[in-house]
Order: sequence, then structure tokens, then C-alpha cells
Amino acid sequence: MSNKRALTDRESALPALAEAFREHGFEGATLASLSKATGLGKGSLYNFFPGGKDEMMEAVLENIDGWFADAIFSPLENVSDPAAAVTAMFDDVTAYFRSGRRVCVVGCLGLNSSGETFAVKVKDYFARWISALAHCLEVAKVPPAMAVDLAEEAVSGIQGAIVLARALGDDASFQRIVRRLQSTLLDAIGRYG
Amino acid sequence: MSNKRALTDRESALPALAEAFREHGFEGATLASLSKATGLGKGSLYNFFPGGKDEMMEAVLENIDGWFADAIFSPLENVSDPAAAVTAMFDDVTAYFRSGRRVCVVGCLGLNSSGETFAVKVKDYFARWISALAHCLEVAKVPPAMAVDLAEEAVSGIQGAIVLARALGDDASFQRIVRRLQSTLLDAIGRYG
DNA sequence: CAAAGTTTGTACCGATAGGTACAAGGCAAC
DNA sequence: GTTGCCTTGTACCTATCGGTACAAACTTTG
Repeated sequence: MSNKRALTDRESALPALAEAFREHGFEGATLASLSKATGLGKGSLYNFFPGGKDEMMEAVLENIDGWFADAIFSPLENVSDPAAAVTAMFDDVTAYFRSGRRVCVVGCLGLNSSGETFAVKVKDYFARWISALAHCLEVAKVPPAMAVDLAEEAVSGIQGAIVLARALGDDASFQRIVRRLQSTLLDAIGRYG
Repeated sequence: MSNKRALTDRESALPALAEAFREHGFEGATLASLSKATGLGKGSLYNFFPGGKDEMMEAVLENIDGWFADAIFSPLENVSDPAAAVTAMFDDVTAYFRSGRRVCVVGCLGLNSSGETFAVKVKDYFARWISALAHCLEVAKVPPAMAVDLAEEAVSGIQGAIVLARALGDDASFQRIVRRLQSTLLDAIGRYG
């Protein structure tokens, strides 16, 4: 297979690209910084991503979305033990966002106008997260309207915790907030399950 | 007074500057866009803000902080009726952030490395908000540890609501989340007050 | 090894970034 | 009206932006 190498390298550059976008934002990330982050020259970068920065971000979003689909969304959508699934979600999310030290690329994109190009992907990511979590709560017999409300609150709360933890430079606050969100959900599950 | 005009114009440019920084972020806001937003030429901009973009953002932060100090922090710090103060805070915040359509400049600054220059101001803003709100809850006889937790949760929750509402393009979600946060606080006040 | 295709560094492009210099214009005080 | 200060537009600077071109180097295939 002639394109095996190419695809592999393109794929393996994504985490570094994601990290660079996380650190500097989409506008703030220059080709020079992306080149340094990945260890690839400009030539290679444009070889793998002919569409430039836009295509790189697109690929990064796809990659992130894939990770979340596997690690977060699917387990919630195909849940058998809701309480365990919720606990696992919070554990995975805390690890993924490094207790708020790591920023959510998707959330950040939505915040300024440079991300308008990716608006659909951003929206879908959050919509799917909320509906997956709401489904999980409904399986635990939480009334549908309340399930959606709680799911929305939890996803939003995680984003807020990232903002606050970054602003205060204090991941302990992230942990506290997320722990509270988790018990709110577990309480609801316990109440109806 | 010879410098009255100058100071007035500098001050009156701040809202437009803030809006431009909100829309494009700090890195994304170019001098051209700042010039267009304020209606001031480059010459005037550098006359009022010799330090360039950094000084403009500094002034914008100062301005925002002043507004919050007057409208949000002080009423919480010098509270007599905690329930009314909390309700007023949520009303003012909802109006200020236009139900999440408007982004929080301070929160955004904390998210990427371009805001490191302003880290102290960002941190102080959130720290003061949380401690003012916690104080308000303590006046309502909420136990101190719980007051801090609730305050942290509320401030963080507002930031999360902005992120989510922007991402989904749906201010109704902002309203729902903020209403929930408000009742959580009012419940606590009612329970102990 | 030779042929064919991939991957890479380097040099380069026009556009625009943030910032400076400065002369012309506007405005108050006398 | 004239003086002196403040304000402003324009022209200009260098650095860097995202992006292109392309030949050299490397792989893979036979």
C-alpha cells in the first residue's frame, strides 16, 4: 500500500497539532509554531494538509471527535450500568482535560469569530455529548425533561470548570466543581433508579 | 483642564475596543479591526494607547473590572438582603453577557497563552467574584465552606453557560443553566437564612 | 541498480501584521 | 489673531504571516 506511510504520519501529527491549537488558539497558532510542534517542515505540513491551517484544524476536530465518540459518547449511548458510566465519564474527562490545565479546543473555537468555519462541528460535538448523557440518565429512569436539563448542566459545568481552573491557575477548583457535578448526576440516578 | 478631552476620548473608545477583542480574541484583533471598531485612526489609537494592543487590552480589562466592581461585586460585598442581591446579580450578568451571545473577555484571555501577560488581572477578577458571592451567602448564614463551594460553582457555571450557548448558538440554554444556578443559591439561602 | 513515487527543506511570494514618524489640522487660552 | 498643545491621517518601516514552487533526498517496487 503506497499511501500507508503518508496516512500514518498525517494521523500521528494530529496530537501535536491539537496541542498547538490548544495552546495558542486557532488564530494564534502560526505555521511556524505548528511546524515546531509537530517536528514537520512546512513542506511536509502542506503535503499532508493541502488546505493549510483550516484543514489541519478540521483534521484535529475529527480526531478529537473520534476520541470522544469512542471513550465518552458510545459508552453513554450503549449504557447498561448508568451510575458506573457516569463515574467513568467524569474520570475520563478529568484525565483528558488534565484537571483543567488543558483547554477544550472545541469549546474555545466557539468563542471567537475565527471558529465560525467550524461552527457545525462544534455544535454537533456538544449536542451529541448532551444527548448521550441525557440518554444515559433516562436509562436510569430519570424523567426525560430532567435528564436533558441535568446533562446540559453537566456538560456546561465541565466547560466552566476549565475556564475557571485556567483563570485561577488552580486545578483543585476543577476537581471540586466536577466532583459536585458528578454527585448531582449520581443523586438523580439513585433517586429514580 | 487640558487633558479632559483626551481622557474622555480614551475612555469612550473602550467599549468599542472591548467588543472587538470579544469578537476576535486578543490575537485575532488586528489594529485595522480595532481602528474600524472605534472609528479612530491608527494615529489616535497610538496617541491614547502608546503601549499598543497590550495597553488597549489592559485598559479594557480595567474598564470591565470597574463595571463589575460597581454593578456586581460591591452589591454582593455590602449586602443587606442576600436573596435579592443574588437575584440582581443573575439578572445583571444575563443582561451583560446577552444570554451568552456575548463572550467573557476575561475568561477567554485565560484560555490561551496570549493572555499570560494579563494572568494576574484575570485571576483577581474571578477570585473577587467568587469571594464576593461567598461573602453574600455567608451573610445569609450559609456555612463558610459551603458558601465558597456554591460561589465557585455559580461563577464557573456562568462561564460554562457562555461556552455552551455560543457553541450551540442557542441562548435558551444559557437561560436554563443560569436559572438553575440561581435557584441552587436561593435554596441554600432559604435553607439557612 | 534503476524507475517511480513520496517526502522534505529551502527559497520565495504578496499581503498584512504591529508599530513609528511626522506634518497638517483643530482647538483652547490669551 | 497668534501661539502652543493636542489630535489625526498618511506614509512608511521591518518582521512575519499563510501559502507556493520545486529540486534534492529518500522509499518503495521491481
